[in-house]
Formats: sequence, structure tokens, C-alpha cells
Amino acid sequence: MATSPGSRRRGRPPSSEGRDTREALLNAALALFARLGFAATTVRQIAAEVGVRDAAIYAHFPSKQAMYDVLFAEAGPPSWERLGLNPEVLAARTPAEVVPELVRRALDQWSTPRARLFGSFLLREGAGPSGLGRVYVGIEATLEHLAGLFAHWQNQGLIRGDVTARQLVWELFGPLQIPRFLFLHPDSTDVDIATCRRWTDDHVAFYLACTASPERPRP
Amino acid sequence: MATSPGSRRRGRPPSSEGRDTREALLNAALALFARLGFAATTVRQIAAEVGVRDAAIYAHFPSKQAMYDVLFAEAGPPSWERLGLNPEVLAARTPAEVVPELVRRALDQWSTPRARLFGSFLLREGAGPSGLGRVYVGIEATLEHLAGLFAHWQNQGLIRGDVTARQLVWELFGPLQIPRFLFLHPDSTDVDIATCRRWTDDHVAFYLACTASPERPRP
Amino acid sequence: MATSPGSRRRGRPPSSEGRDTREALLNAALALFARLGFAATTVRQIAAEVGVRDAAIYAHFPSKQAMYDVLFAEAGPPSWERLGLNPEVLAARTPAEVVPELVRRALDQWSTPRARLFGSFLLREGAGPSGLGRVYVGIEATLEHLAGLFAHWQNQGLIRGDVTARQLVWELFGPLQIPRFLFLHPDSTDVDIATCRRWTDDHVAFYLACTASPERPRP
Amino acid sequence: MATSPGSRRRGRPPSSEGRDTREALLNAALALFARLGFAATTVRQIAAEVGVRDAAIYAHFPSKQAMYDVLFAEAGPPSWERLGLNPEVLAARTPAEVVPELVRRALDQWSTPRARLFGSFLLREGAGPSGLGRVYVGIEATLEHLAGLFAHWQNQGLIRGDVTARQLVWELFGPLQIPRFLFLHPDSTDVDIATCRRWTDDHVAFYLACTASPERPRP
DNA sequence: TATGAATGAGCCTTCATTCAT
DNA sequence: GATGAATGAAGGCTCATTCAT
Repeated sequence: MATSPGSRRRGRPPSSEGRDTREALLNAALALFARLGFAATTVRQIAAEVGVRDAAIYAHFPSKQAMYDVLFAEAGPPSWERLGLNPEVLAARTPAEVVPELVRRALDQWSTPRARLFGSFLLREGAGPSGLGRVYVGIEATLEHLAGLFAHWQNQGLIRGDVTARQLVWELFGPLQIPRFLFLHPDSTDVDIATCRRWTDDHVAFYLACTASPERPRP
Repeated sequence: MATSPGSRRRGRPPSSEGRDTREALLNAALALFARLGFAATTVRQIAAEVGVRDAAIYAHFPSKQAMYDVLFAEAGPPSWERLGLNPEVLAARTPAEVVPELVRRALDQWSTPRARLFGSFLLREGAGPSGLGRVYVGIEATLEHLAGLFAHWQNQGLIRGDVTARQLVWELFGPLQIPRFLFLHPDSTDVDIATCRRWTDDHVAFYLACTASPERPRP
Repeated sequence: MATSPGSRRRGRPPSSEGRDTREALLNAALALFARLGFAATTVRQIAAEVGVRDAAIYAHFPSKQAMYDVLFAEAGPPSWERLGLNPEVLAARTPAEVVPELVRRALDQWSTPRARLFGSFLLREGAGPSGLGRVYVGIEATLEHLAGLFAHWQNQGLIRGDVTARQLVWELFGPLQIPRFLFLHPDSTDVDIATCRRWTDDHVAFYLACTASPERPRP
Repeated sequence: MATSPGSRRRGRPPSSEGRDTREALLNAALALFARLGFAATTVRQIAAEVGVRDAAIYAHFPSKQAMYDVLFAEAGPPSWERLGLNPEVLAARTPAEVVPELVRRALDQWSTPRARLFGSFLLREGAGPSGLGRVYVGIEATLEHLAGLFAHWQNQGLIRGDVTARQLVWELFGPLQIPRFLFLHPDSTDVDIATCRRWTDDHVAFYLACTASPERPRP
């Protein structure tokens, strides 16, 4: 992955090499922060991964911390909008149809290399307010976004009504987080990802069985 | 917490001071590793926390890494045995009675300062096989230990039988891990701990409602 | 000799200062290794001698050991070629003329500050295979280079023929080594060097008297 | 050679272990100083070689430097007296008989492990006044001791008279020093020692041939 | 006399960063 | 925009030594 450094001549490179050195540096930094942690990652490593010298970094970022900050800001909650799942549309269908798709899409997103990197990155850096806090924000956003949908289903009698809609969402997505972080990390193999999917499928089946409205749906 | 070093004179301290420096160093290291991560923790910090000079560490451990290794080896799965929950005894009671107690005890253990430290420590260091892997081992141990109990309840018709006992255990404890790591970290306040307990209680209530055998218990 | 460091500002020095830091570092290291030995020499001393901070060394060499290795590699046998003594040319002259000149040139070379430094350096570092071994290689090279010349003289009856030519060379140069290392060290004064020359002259006179062919030269 | 430390119980050992810990320490120190040099030798190494802990050294010597000083003081010139060669007695015999014996005895002494250690020790520590200076003192003592003998032979016409007796001694022993230090070091093998002896024998033969009085001995 | 535990100094090296080019 | 050479701070660790036992 790392271009061998030292082969580069000095001075400003032809602009054909593109302006994406900055992007490349960010990617390298993300990968290394996720794998090693911020403190254990050196600017030399980041630069080497991109094939430049460490001093070149300071043409793009004022400091190592600044790279971290940029990444941290990007590491926002997974956007449900980006998932193309419109609650209004979904409301017309039944939980048995929608829930598996919901989970599948979430898993697809969590499985992307970039998401796995961000996940490890957040997990590592600060159990307290910083890292896991960010995960929490993501969860809250999900709850917010989907609670309406589940409430609608409750009103229709398609899903049990004896707990809040928020909790229903949480009971669906909360249990997925452990397999997610356990199996979806930057070094995951295909086997890991498949294992994760199996755990997830089992949970979804259980969830649907549990939450199906106990009484028969009203006519 | 940190005794001020530098005041001590040169040689061996009089035994009247009677402190177990080795243990103290391990505790300080655990706290710092959990809070800052291994790489960001310096041996001088560890030593200062105990009130000795950094060089004194090397009379007890061959290296900083060795301290980590000792801690890592200690950070085993939470022993269910130590929880004083005997499956045979529990089998005589109903899930509605036992499950909340089970969870309460687990939470009690996870809430201890030491467990919170170890949790953060493991979370930080190595998402892949090392840190979270250890968490996974803990989960597996739990599944192993309690699956028999749940199977017994299934046989008695006290709990739904349409999923495996293992999954029943997982559906109980899996969802607790996120609130656990979210709210039970080394810097948790009482509010954090209370919040965690509330999430947990909600889940237990939901779980019991879901898993109660759908057919009425056999007479 | 040491430029005072610490006055320099942070970044790259303006090229107007135009110094070859790498060479300067090697020279300083050689002097210190010779005087104090490798282990007793600190990188800070080396750097200070050159007027830079110790960290600057690592822009030029990967380690202190690497500096040693470079010097050790350089400390090859004194090149007779460099002495400008061509055996073919010398063969036309008599031992009584050539031998004193040979010795004088060797002594001139051994007397240079750099040669004295290398001598002490080699002497210090490893009596066994490393240091003195290198001296031995130098001696062997000399024997090799000059044996032909002495054999030629033997054939002409200009020098005694009852020992091998190799031994004749050795009997000339071997005895010079003790005064050499005794008096030609990095701290030699002019008096030391003069003393060395006196011992040497005495030996040469003795050598010529001894090795003159005992029989009268053939007509 | 090193007893494994750590097996010793604490406190004062039974006096049966003898009072030679001090001697053992000195021997270990000599070996290490010779092999590694003073600076590169640690008190831990010395102690370990003897099977005690480093702190124990300070029950016998006030400092590492003190050990060095004791050794250095011992490293006196090889005593010709100890060789049992009485110049008066030798004077009654011819150079052709005495010289080979003289050299053989010197070589025997230089070949002892202890002498080899002291040799390397002196060679290493201070090319200038300290180490080689000591060697020089040894040489001077030899010259002093034997000059009378050679002068006697000169008077008898048994050996050439055109150089001073002092130089005759020097021309005999000076050339031996290089093979001595080259082949007689602490790690010498039997092959090394044999090689040294061969070089030496060649030199002695050459020396005798050279120094035999050119004129026929007076009747 | 020997040990374990501690100190203070210092060592080699690494790191993030700066600056002239 | 990128580089090489430099800095200052610090980091892990070793060393000689001290002291209570």
C-alpha cells in the first residue's frame, strides 16, 4: 500500500499527481489511528504510507492533532438519509418485511472498510466522552429517526404496544452493536463478516418473533 | 492520589512504610492505561502515581510492556462463580424472579471501579483479537455457564422454546453491553451508573415480556 | 573546538553556514572514540563537538553504532599505493637508499592526526578479531606489497638471502609498531613524535647493518 | 562459569563459602574489563559472573573505579625475577643458548590466561599515558634488567658490538610485541598460541643470525 | 556479607514540529 | 507542495550507588 519514499525528487511535484495528497494523508491517518491509536501513530508512519516525508504533512495540516480533529468531525453518526430508507415509504409495509431490510442495510454500511475504520477509531479514542460518546450520538440519531415508524406500526397493531417505540428501536439495534464491533474491525476477514451476519440474522428472527403483536391484528 | 516523590532518600525504604509497591504500580498502570491508553501513558506517570521514581519500576517489572501483559492476563472474563449464582439452585425458581437478580448482580460487578478500569483498558487496546477478543471470551463463558439453566426453563415451559437456549442467554446479556461500556467507564459519575441501571431495567422488563412462554404454562 | 550549541534556531540552517555536518560528526566521533572508547563516548558529546544537538545526529546516521561502523570500515589498512612508492621503480635502487625512505614515508603517514586517531580507535575497540585484527590486515597488506621488492634485492645479492623475503619485510616493519602505538596517539606532542622517530632511526640503522649481504656483492 | 544467581538465600553466607568472593570479583572484573572495556562493563555483569548481586560488590570495594584501580596496580610489568632468570648465571653461557630460552620463558609468561587478560586490559584502557604507558614501563624494566647481560656478551665478542646493548635487547623483544598482542588475547585458541610461537621462533633465528659477531670471536 | 528496593543521573533514541530551500 | 536538516522535549531504560534488613 505504501509507495516507497525516497524515490521522489525534491521540490513541488507536478500537479498531475493531484491534489489528493491531503485525502491520502487523511485515509492513512484514519487507518493508523484505528489500528494503533492516536498516541502510538507517528506522523512519519502516516507520511510513509502516502509516500511523502513527514514534513510534507505540515503543508496540509497544522498538526497531527488537527488530522485527528478532521477525522473525528467526519466520524459522524451513520446517516440514515444516506441509506435511502424513507420512513414514510416504509410505513406502508409490515415490520416482517421492513425490519430485515433495515438491518441488512445497516450492516452493509457498517461493513464498508471506511465504516470499520471509523468504528475502531472511535472505540479506541476515549471511552469516556469522546469516542463512545460519538457512538451514543449515532444511536440516539437512529432512535430519533425510526421511532416514528415503529410508533406507526404500534398504532396499526402490527407490533407489540406494551413498550415505548424508542425502546422497540433500541431492542432491535442495541444487540447488534456487540457483534458489529467484535467482527467488523479494520482487519476483518470475509469469515468475520459472515459470522457477524449470522449473529445478526438470528437476532432479527428472534426480534420479529418477540415483537409480533400478541393479539391478532385488528381488522 | 499521587504521593509526591523526590522526598524519599536514596536506599531501600524502611519496612515501616510497609507498602506493596508492586501492587500499587499495577493499579496505577491499570488506571492510566484505561484512561489514556498504553502508548500515551509514560512510566514516569505510573511511578509518580505511586510516589516513586520511574527507575524503581524496573525493580519489579522488566519493562512497561510487561506491566501491560500482567494486567492483560489478569483481565480475564468476569467469573460467574465469584458471583455466587449457582445454576442448580436457580433452576428451582422462575425466570421472572431469577433474571432480574442475574442482571443486577452482573451490573454490580461491572460497576466496581476495578471492573470499569479493566473494561476501558480492554476496549482501548486492540479492537481485533486482543481487547474486544477478551470481551468475547467473557461473553462465551457466560453463555456456556447459563445455557443449561435456560434450557431447563425451556423444558419446563417457563420460557419460549422456539430459539436455542444459547440465543436466549445472548438476547438477555448482549444488549446490556452497550449501556455498560457507554456508562460504566473509569470516570463514571453516580448519574452515569444510575442511567445505566435504568436502561438495563427497561431491557429486562422487555426481555421477560418477550420470552415468557406464549402458550399458557402447562398445568 | 566545540561550537556552542543551543544558540541555533529551530528549523533547517541557512545554507550560508555551509558546513558538512555529516563529515564533522564523523570526525568528532572518531576523536572521541579514540580518546574515550565507544562505550564511554556519548552522542551528546559528539553532537556538542560539532555544535548541534544530539537529535541532529539521527538525521545523518541511524544510530551511534552506525557511526562506529562507518569509521571502522574507513579504518582500512594504510594504502601503500597512496604513499606513491612504486616497487618497480624502487627495485632499481639499493636497500640502503630505499629502506630509510620507505620507513620515513610510513612514519609520516602514521603521524598524521587522522592516522593517530584511527590507530587508537582500532587499538581500543576489540583486541581480538576486531581492532588488532584490522592492524594485522594492514601488516599483511604491507608484506604482500613489498615482499617482491625484497626478493628482488635478495636475487641481486644486495640483502641477505638466508631468510624469506616476507620475513625481511616483517623484521623491518614489525618492530616499528610498538614505538608507533606508544608515541603516536591522538594526544602526542611534538616531543613524542620526535622520540618515535629516534627509535625508528635506530632500528633502521640496525636493520641495514644486519641485513646487508654478509658476502661481498657479486661483481 | 557464572553460577546462576537468585538461587542464593539472603543474608550472610556461611563462611565455608570462603573469603575469596573478593578475589572472584576481581577476576571477573579483569576478564570483563579486558573483553569489553571499563565503560562497557557493568557492575551487574561482574557480580553475575561470581553469582552474587551487584549490591554485594560494595561490601568489598567502594566503587567500580576502585576495582579498576586495584587491577591496574596489579598489572605491573612482568617481573623478570619471577622468571627465575639470573643474569649473572646466564652470562656464563652463549647467546645462542640463552636467547631462545629467554624468549621461550617470556612467551610462556605472556601466554598464561592471566597475563593475556592483563594485556588486553592495559591495551584497551588508555592508549595514552595509562594503558600503553604501562606496557612501556614493562619494556623499560626489561631493557634495564638485561642490558648488562648483553653488554657482557659484547665485551666477550659473542655478539655484535656496533650498537648499544640497550638496542640489542630492544631489537630482540620489541618485534615480539605485535605477535604477542595479536595472538595472545583472552580469547586465544591453541592455534593462536602456536601461531604466535612460530612467528617468534622465526624472529629469534633471524636475530641470532644477525647479531652473531661478524668478526670471528677473539681467541 | 549479601540482598532487594530505591534513587538520581544520564543515555540512546524518537517524536512533533520548524525553517530555509 | 515537498524536502532535509535541525530543534526541544520527552520517553523507556540502564547504571552506579545507597540504605535498611
